[in-house]
Amino acid sequence: MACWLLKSEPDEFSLTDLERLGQARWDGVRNYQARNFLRAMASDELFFFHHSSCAEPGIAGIGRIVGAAFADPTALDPESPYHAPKASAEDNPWTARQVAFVEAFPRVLTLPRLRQLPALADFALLRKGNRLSVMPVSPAEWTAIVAAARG
DNA sequence: GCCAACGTTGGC
DNA sequence: GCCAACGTTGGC
Repeated sequence: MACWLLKSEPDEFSLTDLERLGQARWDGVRNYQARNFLRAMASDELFFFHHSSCAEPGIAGIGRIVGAAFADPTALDPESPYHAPKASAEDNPWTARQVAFVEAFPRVLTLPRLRQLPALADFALLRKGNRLSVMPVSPAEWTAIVAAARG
């Protein structure tokens, strides 16, 4: 099983929102590398839910991928902030996933705390200038983060 | 195909 | 609000 990290601005959609809903559609990804990672996910794989562009950026908890990848309907919706004018029903390059709530950490694992973990020396999230909103997490990174979150 | 301009992301 | 990083766009 691969594991992942997905970023969201909590003002838009937070882990608390996902917990309340139980499941939600993860959509609006408009970067090809991030989209390719979305497509590479298998059903039931787990991901870290990362809060970005907020007062306390960091990993808030864990979610799970539900079912298969599908075309992102927000790309076709002129009313959506994620509307992609070049996309059509016949040719929609953008991908969405259904996701489920799994776990909220007792407190957000902030970027400064993540930087303290030796296992995360090469973690993509912590690299300067990183803007990718969907990225893979290695098993060693996953284990270290979960241990820090619960410890 | 190059590359400057521009827009977006996201931490601080 | 600032600014570094980086993806995208569009002229040539």
